[in-house]
Amino acid sequence: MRIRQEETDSTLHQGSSVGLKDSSRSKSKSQREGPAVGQQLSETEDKVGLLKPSRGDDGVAAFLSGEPGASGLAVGVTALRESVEKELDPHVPMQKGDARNLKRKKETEKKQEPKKQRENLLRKGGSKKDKLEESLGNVMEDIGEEDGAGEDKNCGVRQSEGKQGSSSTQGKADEREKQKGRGEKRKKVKIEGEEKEGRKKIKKEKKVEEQQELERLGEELGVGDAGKEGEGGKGLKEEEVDEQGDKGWGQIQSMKAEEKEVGSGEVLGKKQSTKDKKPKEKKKEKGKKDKEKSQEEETPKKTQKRKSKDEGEEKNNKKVKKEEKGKEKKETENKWKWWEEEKTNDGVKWKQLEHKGPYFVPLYEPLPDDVQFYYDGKPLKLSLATEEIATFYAKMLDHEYTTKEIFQNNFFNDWRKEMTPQEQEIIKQLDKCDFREIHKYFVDKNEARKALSKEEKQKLKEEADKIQEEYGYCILDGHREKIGNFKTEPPGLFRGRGDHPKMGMLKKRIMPEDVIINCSKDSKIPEPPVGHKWKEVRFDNTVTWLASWTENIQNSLKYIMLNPSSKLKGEKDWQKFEVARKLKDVVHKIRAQYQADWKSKEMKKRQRAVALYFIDKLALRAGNEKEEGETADTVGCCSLRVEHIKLHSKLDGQEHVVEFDFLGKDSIRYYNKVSVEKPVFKNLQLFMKNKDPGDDLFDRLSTAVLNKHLQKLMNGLTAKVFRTYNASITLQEQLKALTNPEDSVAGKLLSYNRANRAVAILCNHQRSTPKTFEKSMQNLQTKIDAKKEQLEKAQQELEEAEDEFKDKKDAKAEANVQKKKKLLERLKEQLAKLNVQATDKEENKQIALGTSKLNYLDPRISIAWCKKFGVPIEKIFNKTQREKFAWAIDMTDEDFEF
DNA sequence: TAGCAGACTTAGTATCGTGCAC
DNA sequence: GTGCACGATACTAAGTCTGCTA
Repeated sequence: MRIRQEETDSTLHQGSSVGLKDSSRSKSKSQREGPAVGQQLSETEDKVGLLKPSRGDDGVAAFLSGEPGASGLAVGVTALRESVEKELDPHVPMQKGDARNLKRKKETEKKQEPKKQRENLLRKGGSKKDKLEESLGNVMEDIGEEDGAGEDKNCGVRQSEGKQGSSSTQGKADEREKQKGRGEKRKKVKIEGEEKEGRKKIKKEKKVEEQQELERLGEELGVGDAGKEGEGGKGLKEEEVDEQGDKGWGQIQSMKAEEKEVGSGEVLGKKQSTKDKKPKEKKKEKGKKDKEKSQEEETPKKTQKRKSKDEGEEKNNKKVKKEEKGKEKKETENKWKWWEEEKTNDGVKWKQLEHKGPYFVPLYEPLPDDVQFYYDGKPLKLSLATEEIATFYAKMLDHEYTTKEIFQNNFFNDWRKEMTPQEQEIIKQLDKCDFREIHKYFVDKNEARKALSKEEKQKLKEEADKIQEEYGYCILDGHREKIGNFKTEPPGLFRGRGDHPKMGMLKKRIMPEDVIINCSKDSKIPEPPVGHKWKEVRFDNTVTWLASWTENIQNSLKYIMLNPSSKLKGEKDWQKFEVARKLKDVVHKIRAQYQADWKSKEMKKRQRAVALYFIDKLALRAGNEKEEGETADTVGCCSLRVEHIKLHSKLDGQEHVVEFDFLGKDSIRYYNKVSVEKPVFKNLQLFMKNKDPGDDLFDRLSTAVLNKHLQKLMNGLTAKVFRTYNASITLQEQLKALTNPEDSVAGKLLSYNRANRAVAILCNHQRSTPKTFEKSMQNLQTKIDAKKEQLEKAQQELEEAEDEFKDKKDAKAEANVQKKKKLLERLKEQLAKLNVQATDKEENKQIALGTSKLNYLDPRISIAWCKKFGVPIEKIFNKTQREKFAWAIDMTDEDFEF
């Protein structure tokens, strides 16, 4: 099942038909294809009995009930409430909103009309017109009602609408009429200089007004700041005051408990860990012996025959493996232990950097003469450049991308730009183009490559290795370091994810003239390919990249950088986890503060506090602003819109439930229903008041504002750190809760994977179910059934042997009983292993564990766990991961605590 | 101070390579 | 020997965050 929301609304004209899923920003989520993934994940979570991260969802009463007399405030506070509400009115001018909405308007104006029309069709039904009118009415009402300076009190779109004055407002209303159904707020109004001026004025007036309002409120409330307000709870709205006792938070308490636990130094299975520590080779050999033995017992003759036949081969394999192991060991020994060196903090990343520059992908090879392109049924010989681009499309013919209208249009537009005038004259419609023969040519070529002999394949591999050897390494401060991506990206068609407006556009070939080289002055400067020159050669040791170029789709920079196993990457990684560990010490204070800010008199603070709560509790991404129309419509926390959440006072037996449904990074759907604290719920109601579905939920917040605030709370703290912190702490907690020291290694690995999975669920790391999943599950089940049969048979044989021993009472019969017993035990173990495998597979089908393992989980937690419970590190980190985490493997002992 | 470019991390998918069953 | 399954690796898109500039 595909989780990503990626189909377009396009009309299909080629290839297989696909289910149409709505992509428009406003269309109801229920109309989209695909089940509620979040729900599925939750189900999985429940099924596997995962312990949910205990970051204290309960016990807020302790925090909130510390507000003396709060409940008494329910009576006679109406007037005060109104004034507070007024201050908190979402229509008060905002910081982010001013700029963002202005920008949006500009972008809206820039948008092409056809696109708008297409979008119109996708927006939520015809009632939009009424809604717009109603909304306009409300705005005008608000302006009139609030005060005479209502125009200044309105923000974002409304603000600009309001300040046009009556005649202008009429004009805007007319225009709205024309644009009815176009949807949401990103529309109409001029936004030139006068708006900027207006904005400045608004801000100034807002400041004065806010100050006056705060002063007035301060007098009425008898408080001076939000903190005090939080303590006393006076002056709050009834609904905000009566929350105590309703539901708990208790994070502070739970954190304290956590710390206590950590401090107590409880070590699970310590005995086991030292006892079980065996070299990998020994274990492996033992496993092999067991296997051989087991086979021997099952079918002795057959196995022995095969054994003798395979002996030579096995010896060879062993030799190769031994050699490889030796090589790896040697490499590990030679590994630069940069983590043992003294660190500098002067921004200088290297002193020496020498490399060969990027490896350029081979130039285009023309198609053979007998492979034709057809236009309108007739063969047409294309110019070289046109032909090359045609092959990009032809290669993708069986890919879903080519069924999408946006992809087709973008491709065709870009393709036509590269055509000769004569070709342009002929090729005018994509649906008259026939790429099938070209497609077949590449399919056959691919097949032929696969069918190459072993020797030929080996030859190709050697050539690739040679390139890797030449271009894949650099010298950094006297050490040979592996480069991550040493090849330039080949030309092709852009494959944006989700509903990317630029998918299908032509990604141009990177030439040496596009490339900037970065190296040290005194190094051997890489030679550009013959007949070419570099765009620039730079000697900047404050950055880590070796080469860069600007790609033509997004006009952004691409870099050649080092491999994750390198010093530069490893050091950064280590630092990242250290910052996250530092957060552990202050997180309870931060939580206490944002809880207090839920009741702040400043809208901005409330929004910041609620957003931070989401980032902390749900591990949401920060959610930077994005340029509309340039990328797929995805959001993070700060960029959530009203349409992305639904509020339920009660749902499925829970109170104050927020239902999230939005597309996050890579257009992966985030769907979750979360019961939140009452103040959060009330705040969300407030933030959503009088807003359209397309309006920003946190209209006075941006990632910059949030991160600036976080920076003040802890040096180096940004929104992203919460994800790292919560992922790592969750892993540590889950490992503690799930690991049974008495379990076999397989059992412990299942626990590890479950802990890892809890993190992946928290971070919403999804994958599409592997195509072969059902089949491989069936195969596994067949194996399990067969093993069960064997087990039954062995049980029977054991009983027979025991009977025989009872009769004969001789040594031979006794030995036979022992043999049968051992066999039975082994089969039981094998069956258990298969069952574990099946459970793991099922639980993992939609969840990607790799991303969290690689990026969010402090490797030291895993390594300490391995050491403590006698699990070989190779079982949880493969070779690449071990290289990446070499620093952690070297420095961690079993007592490490995150 | 907003806006932007640059630098870097995080992310899912495509492809490759290896081991295993038949 | 062949084909399949699956883990490893390659690839590159899409995020976050910082620091400079007007």
